[in-house]
Amino acid sequence: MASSVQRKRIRKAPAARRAEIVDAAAAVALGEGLECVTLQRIADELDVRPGLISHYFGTAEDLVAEAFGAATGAELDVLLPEERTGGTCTEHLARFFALAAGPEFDRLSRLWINAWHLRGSRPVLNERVLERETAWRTRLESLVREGVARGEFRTDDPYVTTLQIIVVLDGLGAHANTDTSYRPEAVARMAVTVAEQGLGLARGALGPVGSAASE
Amino acid sequence: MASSVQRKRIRKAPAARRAEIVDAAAAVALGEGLECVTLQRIADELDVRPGLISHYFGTAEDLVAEAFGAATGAELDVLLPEERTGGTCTEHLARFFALAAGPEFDRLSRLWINAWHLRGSRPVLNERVLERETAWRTRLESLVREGVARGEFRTDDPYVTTLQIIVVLDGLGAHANTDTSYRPEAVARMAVTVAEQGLGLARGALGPVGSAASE
DNA sequence: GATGATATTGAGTGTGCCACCAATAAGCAA
DNA sequence: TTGCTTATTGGTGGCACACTCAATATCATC
Repeated sequence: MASSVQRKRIRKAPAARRAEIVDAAAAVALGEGLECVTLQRIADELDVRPGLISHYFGTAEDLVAEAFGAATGAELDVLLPEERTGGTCTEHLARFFALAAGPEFDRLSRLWINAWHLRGSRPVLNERVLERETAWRTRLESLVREGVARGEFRTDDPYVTTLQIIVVLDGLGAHANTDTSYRPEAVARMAVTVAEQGLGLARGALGPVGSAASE
Repeated sequence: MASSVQRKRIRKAPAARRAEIVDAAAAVALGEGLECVTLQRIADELDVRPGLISHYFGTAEDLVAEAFGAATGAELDVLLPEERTGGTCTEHLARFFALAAGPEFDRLSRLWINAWHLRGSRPVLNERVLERETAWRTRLESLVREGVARGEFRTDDPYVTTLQIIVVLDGLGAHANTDTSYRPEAVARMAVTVAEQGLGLARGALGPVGSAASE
């Protein structure tokens, strides 16, 4: 005789409710994967009925795409802020790599892997993935370009260098789960190394170099 | 009144039937993803009843893991044969990179992405993934080591160099789907470049260098 | 305090999947 | 041919999910 007592309804402004749903969905996506972003799951999370989620998102896939977009968008602003107030480009880039080595970034990597796979079967999500890919790339590329303009960096092709950094980051992220295996510094530092070489920086300019070094 | 006429039964030797099932599952996994490897789907593929698949694989997850293992194992033998009869290590490695640039490798990359993601929720699959990861790594590493022994390659740490190559391959593979975007040669050739640099080889030793080059 | 717009519920439909089990027939061996 | 092993079937139950829709309660507005 638990709950047939007619639920208490809490009515919220559409915009607020929608934001609430998206936030919950993004958290679930980041923590448990995009396939756990179901009407039922998110409804439970917010203690409402599944029908309510349907009311805001015509299709479950829309919600999934929105969850992915929200999660990756928020992380992007943390890692590569649009407005760079103080500090040199080198410092900003170094900060980026420092954060990219942290555990929070691993969760993000997992989400990307998740989305890359699901993209094949979900057109709406796929569009969101493509959008976010260019967002991340352009954000990083603009940092590189500004560094070049300021004379901090030196590269033949900022676009190519940006892509090279991203490829390495993705490659490292792919194994984010396999943290049981020992990862040598020369591997863990690959992204930094590629950046330093590609941007004409001194070794160690973008991140600390440990004792035993490669090459 | 189509098919209530009692199906014709075709009885096969257990080993043969099992192999048939695994092959079909591997094909589906490679072509449509591991989540399409269901009892029903594979049964349809072979024109048998789902119960039969259950008879050979106690759990659906076992079948999925087996499908992944079969697919990646077969590809490994094609790309990096255990027995290297003729040719130098350099030639074998160059051949590997040539194949790794082909469309067939993209399908394999997708499968890996797929498995990386699913590993979290499927212990049996996870075990298979770990096993295959070391299989690929050791196979590549042994090629590197033999090259070093023969004096073809030169590296401080074969293990590290191997990992670096794999990281780049994974990074490139992550974007295997996004073939709409233009990929500059300096990016497409990254794996080869990392290998050439890490193994002390001349530029172009492991793959053709196009007209416009980077750095 | 009454009223109307609508956010929210509850209930129901349909699908796809895994897992279990008893009955059946295919093919090998005696 | 006969008998036996077992590969294969058919059917059942249960779970989780997406989607629909009429009914209802809530809040803002007057």
